[in-house]
Amino acid sequence: MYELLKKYISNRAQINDEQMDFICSFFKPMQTKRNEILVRYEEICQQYYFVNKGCIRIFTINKEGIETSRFFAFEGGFGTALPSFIDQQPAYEYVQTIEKSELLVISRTDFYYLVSAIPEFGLIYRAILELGFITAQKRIYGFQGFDALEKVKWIIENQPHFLLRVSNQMAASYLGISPSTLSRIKSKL
Amino acid sequence: MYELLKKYISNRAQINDEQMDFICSFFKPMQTKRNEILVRYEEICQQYYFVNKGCIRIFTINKEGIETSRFFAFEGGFGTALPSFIDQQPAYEYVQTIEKSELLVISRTDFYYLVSAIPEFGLIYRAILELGFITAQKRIYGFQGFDALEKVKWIIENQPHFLLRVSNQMAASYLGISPSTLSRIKSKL
DNA sequence: GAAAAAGCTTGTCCTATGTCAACGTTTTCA
DNA sequence: TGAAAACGTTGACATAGGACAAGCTTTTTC
Repeated sequence: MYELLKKYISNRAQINDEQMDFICSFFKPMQTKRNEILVRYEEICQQYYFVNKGCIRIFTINKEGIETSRFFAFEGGFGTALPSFIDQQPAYEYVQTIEKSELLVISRTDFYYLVSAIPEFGLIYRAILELGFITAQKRIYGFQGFDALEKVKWIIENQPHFLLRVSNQMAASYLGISPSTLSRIKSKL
Repeated sequence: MYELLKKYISNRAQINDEQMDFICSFFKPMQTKRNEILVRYEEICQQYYFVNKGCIRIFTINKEGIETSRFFAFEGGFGTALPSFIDQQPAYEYVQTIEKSELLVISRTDFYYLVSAIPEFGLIYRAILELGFITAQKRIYGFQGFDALEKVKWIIENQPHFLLRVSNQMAASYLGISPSTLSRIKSKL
C-alpha cells in the first residue's frame, strides 16, 4: 500500500525508517470511482492526494462551458488543487479521478505540520513547488505561439505516455485544441 | 537604495534589524541600460535580481523567431530565469531590462545560503515559489480557450497597469497574440 | 536638433482551426 | 449480455486572427 509513497519520498530526501513510518501514518488510503469528484469548483481544498493506482485530473470549466485540464497525476505522483490548498481560496477548479483509483490522502494541517516538523519533508515540499513552477513555465513556452501540430509533438516529446493514457477529449482540453483537430492530427501521425 | 527591498522582506517575514542588514549585505547594486541582456539563452542563471527602479522582462525566442514573454518584474519585485536558477540547466530564455534600471543583485550561492541559514528567509523563498506557481496556473487557465479580446480583458482585470507600462509588442508577446490584433482590440476599448 | 530607427496602426488577404453534424465504434452498467 | 450512452473520426463550412506591407508617429542617438 505505501511502497510507492515511500519510494517517492526516499528518492527525494534522506529519511530514516522511523521518520518514514511517522510520515506515512498521516496518509490515509482511499478508494474512488471513475469520474469521482474530490474537490468542487467553489470548495477550498483541504487535502493532498498521492496516486497509488489510477489517475487524477485537475481541470476547470469557464463561463462558456469550455473545459481546460491543467494537470494529470498518474501512479506515483501527487496531485491536488494546489493553489487553493496553498492560499485557502476557492479552488475554481475540479479535482477528479478519471479512473477507479486508489489514493493516499493527507490533510492540509498534517501536511504543513510535517513540512515544519521534519526539515527533510520541508525540502520535499520545496522540490514539489520548484518542479511545479518549472513545469508550468515550460508549458507556457511550449504552448504559446505554437500551432496544433507543434503542441501535439511537444506533448509526445515531453510526456510520451500522455496520449496513450488519457482520452482524446481530455488530451485536447489539456493542449488547448479541439477534439476534432487532435483527432485529425493523430491520424496523420 | 535598500528601502524597497527591506519593505519587500518585512512585508513577508518577521526579520529583526540586524538580520535585515545581514541579508541586504548580500545584495549588490547594479545599473543597467535599456534593453540590456542579463542572462542569455544558453547561459545558466547564477543571479537573482530585485528591481529597485525600471523593469525586467523574461522572454524566449523559438526556432521560428517568435518571441514570447513570460514574466515582467517591476519596481519592488524579484525576477530572474528562475527555472535555470533552480536546476542549473541552460536558461533557454533571456532576462532583460527593458528600461534603464537600478537593480539589487544576489548570487545564487548567497541566496541559497540565506535560505538555509535564516529560516524566515527560507519562508520568503517558499512564498515566492508558491506565488509563482499560483500565478502560472492562473495564466494557463486565463489564456487557454480564450480569444484575443478575452485575453486583453483578462490582463486589464488582473494587472491593470500592464498595458500602460509595456510596449504594444511586448504585451502582445505576453498575451500570445500578434501586435496587430492587440492594436485593433485596444482601439475598440 | 536632425537623421535614423523603432514602434504603432490599419488595410488586404489567407489559412489554421473551430463548429456542427453524421456516422460508426467502444464502453458502461443494470 | 444487450441497450444506452459516451467517445472518436471525418466531412463541410465559417471565421478569428496571423502575415505582410504601407504610412505615420514617436523615440533614440549622436
